[in-house]
Amino acid sequence: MLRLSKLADYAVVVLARLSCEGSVQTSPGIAAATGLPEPTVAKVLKGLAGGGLVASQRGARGGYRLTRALSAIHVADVVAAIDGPVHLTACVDGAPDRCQAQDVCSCSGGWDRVNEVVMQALGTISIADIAATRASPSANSPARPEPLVSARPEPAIPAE
Amino acid sequence: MLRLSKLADYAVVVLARLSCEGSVQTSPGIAAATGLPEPTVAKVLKGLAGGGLVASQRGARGGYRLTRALSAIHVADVVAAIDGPVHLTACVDGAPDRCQAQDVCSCSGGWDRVNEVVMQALGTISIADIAATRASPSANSPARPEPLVSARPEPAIPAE
DNA sequence: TTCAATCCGGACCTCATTGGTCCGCTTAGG
DNA sequence: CCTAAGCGGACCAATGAGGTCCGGATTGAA
Repeated sequence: MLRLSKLADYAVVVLARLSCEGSVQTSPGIAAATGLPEPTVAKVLKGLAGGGLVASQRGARGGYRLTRALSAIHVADVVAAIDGPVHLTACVDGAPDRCQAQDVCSCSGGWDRVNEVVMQALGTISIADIAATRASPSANSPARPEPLVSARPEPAIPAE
Repeated sequence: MLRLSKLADYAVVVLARLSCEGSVQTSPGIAAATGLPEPTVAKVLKGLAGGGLVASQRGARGGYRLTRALSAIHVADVVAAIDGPVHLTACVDGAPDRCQAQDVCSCSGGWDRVNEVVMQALGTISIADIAATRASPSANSPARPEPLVSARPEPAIPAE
């Protein structure tokens, strides 16, 4: 149905909360602040740490910390960190399961471009853009109903 | 994992086959030509007909026929016809299940823009573009690696 | 008129993927 | 030395998609 996972959704919430304080925050603390269950928050944080979007501090007084400003983190980064590389269909190059009708299927290779375009679209929007729509304790852009895809010089798409 | 359904994938194959002959073709005939199981092809065709992308002819000697050239059908149209309206997350306006942490969630409304950008990206690529990558019996657009979001002639998206 | 081919609209079942939870281990600070 | 916190994995459950089948309606041909 062309939906991305809830974990990615939660990741944005966690990221936004992480940017509120600015200091190191623990999983239980973020869970309490966001209302999400702690194990889920921990899983999200783990994925985010694996993607390099947050840094972890082990041991007592440990926690997580943003490695980058929200405006420097794009949706594509979060999706790649949480859900892994994006493959819209099985026909995309690199997908584990190739479509079995590949010989009679005229779509081989064609979905790659679709995949790439979607990834690019996801790379044009930062987490700050999403979070700024409602509450922005640090940022102060109330709500920018931009037409779409403004000038966005960054290429993004770390391509896993 | 940000994937669209296999049915949408099959739909492109069916559409491509439908454009080969140009005349009315039956579900079993398309199934035989594409190698896909007949019931699945029938389901895809039904969805496509519901979206207005193909016209159905009932009764004996009936079948399906393209209502438009492949170059005039975009990926967004197929996805909308097969999978219904696109909701990347539960936070998107119009999604049946609202995120329960909406009050503490700072993403409300923010995903709408992401959703729209992805839909636009899907609207920039036609089925002819996908099918042209390998075989293009009627269409002849080789491959346009457009940057992103070109002019959008049709609104499409019949909303379920 | 009758028959057969074909689409139509469901219901139904099965299975993969995701969401969510828990456990023990390791690390680091008091 | 003990506690707080992250780490890594396994584990279970439920939602949804994929796929199949049925009876009914419609239309062209015999």
